[in-house]
Amino acid sequence: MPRAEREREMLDAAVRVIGRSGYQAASMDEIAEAAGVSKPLVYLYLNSKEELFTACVEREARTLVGAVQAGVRAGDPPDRQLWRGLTAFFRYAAERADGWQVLHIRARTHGEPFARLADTMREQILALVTALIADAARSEHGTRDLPAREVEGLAHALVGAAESLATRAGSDPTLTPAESARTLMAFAWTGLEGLVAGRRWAAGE
Amino acid sequence: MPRAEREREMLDAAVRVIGRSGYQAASMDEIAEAAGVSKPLVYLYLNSKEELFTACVEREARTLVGAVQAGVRAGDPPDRQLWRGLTAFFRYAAERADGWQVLHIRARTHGEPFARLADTMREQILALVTALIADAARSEHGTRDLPAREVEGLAHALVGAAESLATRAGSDPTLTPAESARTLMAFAWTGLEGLVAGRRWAAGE
Amino acid sequence: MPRAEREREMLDAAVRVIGRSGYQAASMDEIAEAAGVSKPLVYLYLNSKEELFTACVEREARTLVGAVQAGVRAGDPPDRQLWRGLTAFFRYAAERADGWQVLHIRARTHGEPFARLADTMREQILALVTALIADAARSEHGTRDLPAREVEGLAHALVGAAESLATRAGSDPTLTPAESARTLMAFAWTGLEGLVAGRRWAAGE
Amino acid sequence: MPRAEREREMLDAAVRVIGRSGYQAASMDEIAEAAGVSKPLVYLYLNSKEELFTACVEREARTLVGAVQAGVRAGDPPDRQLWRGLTAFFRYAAERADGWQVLHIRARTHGEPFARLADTMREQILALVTALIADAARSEHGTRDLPAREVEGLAHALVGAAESLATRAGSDPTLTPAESARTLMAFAWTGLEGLVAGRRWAAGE
DNA sequence: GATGAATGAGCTTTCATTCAT
DNA sequence: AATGAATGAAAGCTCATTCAT
Repeated sequence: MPRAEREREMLDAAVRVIGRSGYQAASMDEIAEAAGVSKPLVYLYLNSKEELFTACVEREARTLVGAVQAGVRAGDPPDRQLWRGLTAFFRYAAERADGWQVLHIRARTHGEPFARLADTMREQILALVTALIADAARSEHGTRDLPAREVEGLAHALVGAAESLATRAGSDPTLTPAESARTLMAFAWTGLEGLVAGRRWAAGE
Repeated sequence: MPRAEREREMLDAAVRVIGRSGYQAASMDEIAEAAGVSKPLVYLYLNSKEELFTACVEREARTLVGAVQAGVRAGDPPDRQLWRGLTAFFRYAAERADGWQVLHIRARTHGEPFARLADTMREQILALVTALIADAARSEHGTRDLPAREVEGLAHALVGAAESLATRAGSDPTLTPAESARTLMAFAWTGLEGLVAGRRWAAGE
Repeated sequence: MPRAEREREMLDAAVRVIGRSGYQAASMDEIAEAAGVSKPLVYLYLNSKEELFTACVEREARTLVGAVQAGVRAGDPPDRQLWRGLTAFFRYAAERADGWQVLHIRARTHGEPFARLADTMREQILALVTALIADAARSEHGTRDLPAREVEGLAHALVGAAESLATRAGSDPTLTPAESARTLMAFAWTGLEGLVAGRRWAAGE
Repeated sequence: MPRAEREREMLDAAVRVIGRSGYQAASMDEIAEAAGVSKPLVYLYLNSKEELFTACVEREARTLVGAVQAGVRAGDPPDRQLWRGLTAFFRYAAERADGWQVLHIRARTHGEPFARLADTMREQILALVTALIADAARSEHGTRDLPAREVEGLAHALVGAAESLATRAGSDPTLTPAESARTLMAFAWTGLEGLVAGRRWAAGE
């Protein structure tokens, strides 16, 4: 079997095993066995456990960001962009459940080399969402009355909500990507429209 | 030093160490040293690494749920309940950063015994929020036009948004609990009010 | 068993095993078994294979240099100093055959950390011998007609000869330290006296 | 490229690599790469790491012994024979530094198969030197008053001295083979002449 | 109540060696 | 004649856990 293909299978196996048991708990023995090869071969191709994991995270991050960016089409109206981005995201999380685990749970759990990678990916998504919200505010309003700091907060909230719904969908197979996206659009877009339109909850404290 | 107090100090140390380095990376040696006692004493009191971690998770979960429940006062109007619950939550995450790490990151990263505990805690919070949203819909509307499944989805979204904002606050010390709560209320409550009032985003797909 | 004693026994075992099979060939398992303890204990006390070996080399070097220095008494006439130094050296090599192997063969065979240590030891011995020869030349002659570079060469030759005779004695148990010392004195001192007295072989090339 | 030549290049590479890093530290990968061929080819020609090393040691031993024997011309007077033998030896050690390392350090460091080979070579040299010394004694004296055992000891001393000076020359490039040979002749021949002439150091102990 | 001393089990990594082509 | 692909075996090291005191 040619090297490139074997390597891909190893990454598949690693994502599967690490996604399920975590980085530390996954032993190289286990990963090699899941890939159907011997351990030395894994080392020959991927060099070390750390590099192997890095390669997994990078590949999954590229896949996810790519899918979301492909969904968000610059010309569309903001709500449609968001809707399609979310759908792409939930679809990724459903179809590559182990990959999503690797990105969302496993990578963020381990010091420097991995957490930074996962953060970079998350920040790319956050930037997308931030731009979207700012855009919506501007297009609705003529001028943006939402300060950057607040927009960023909203983006964080939105991304966190999406992550949470993806996790929920992971444990309830009847929840389709479309339904999760609909739920989140209902929650988020209605609120954002309101905000943009000047409706705002006033603290009673 | 009386046993109860020593035990508390051990848990403090364990939460600190595990919160920072993770369950697997934290060695019993390290924890014992951080607690200022010898390793056998840790075993005498807490029996095993697993039980020690379980005790940490349980204590932190009790603390967090307690704080949130104390905030949510049954008689208050729904928005005020939510506001106070969120404030309590962000305050906990800020004041006991290591504890929050243990609950949010560390516990969910390790098989069965711990993930289940963390889930239980999360579900208590979710139940609280779900009830709150249903309540708001009912009080505003007379009848709830929001089906249970959707309310649950909204609750998940809200909780995920809160978690994300807590993480954000963790890496930007200028973000106070109140500001995080305000951001989330702006995001969530405006939308919820809209939903309840029948405003709803219509999918274009 | 108290730590200090155990540690000494570990070093004994390590010197024995490494002296016989060499640094690389000696496994930590083997050394631990020879010391009658478990491998983790060896690591607990000596930290790593490298540090363990370093400790061996240092201890043996100290022992050997100490023995030789104790033999060479500053007040004695040079030939007597040399004779006693050599006797002490051959006695060490005979009594601690494994230690001698460690210093002479094993340590010089491995990069930087160890070779340097062994070299340092050898240089201490060389310095001693160099001083002795220079001294002999001076005392015999009033003035030294032997240039430093040549004296150094002679010292190297003498030390090499001693090492070679020690190795020979190692494989022929009937050779006592005294006999080796006598052989070398016969070889070296007669020549040195001759050199000092101006007798010198003239190259025919 | 014809097999014989390829094989020679492999041995060259092996001597180079093993001479510098040692037998164990040198990996077959490294040697194959240094030889500019693939690993299986090394196995095809040399069968195993052990046989490869054996071939190296044998070749270098043959080269060294051959060079020394070519120097020692049977008809010459003993001192001239020794002088030329030493010069040949130091020249070999300087010109084939890696080969000398292999013989002197690497081969003697590893069990049975190699140490024996190196010993055989050393014994050939020792026999040469022993014969030379006995010869000198006889020719000077009519009858040899030096017992065989002592002559052997002197030969060991002389060879050890030569080895030590070769090592010294290895770390100081200004030392030419001729100078090393001169130093050793000064040291050894003056003494041997004295011995033969009946001058002898009398132990004071 | 508290600890110094000790270990079984397991993990990552490396390397000599061999097929199939 | 030559190699890319693959592996069995073993080594260094760590850690949760337990006695004996």
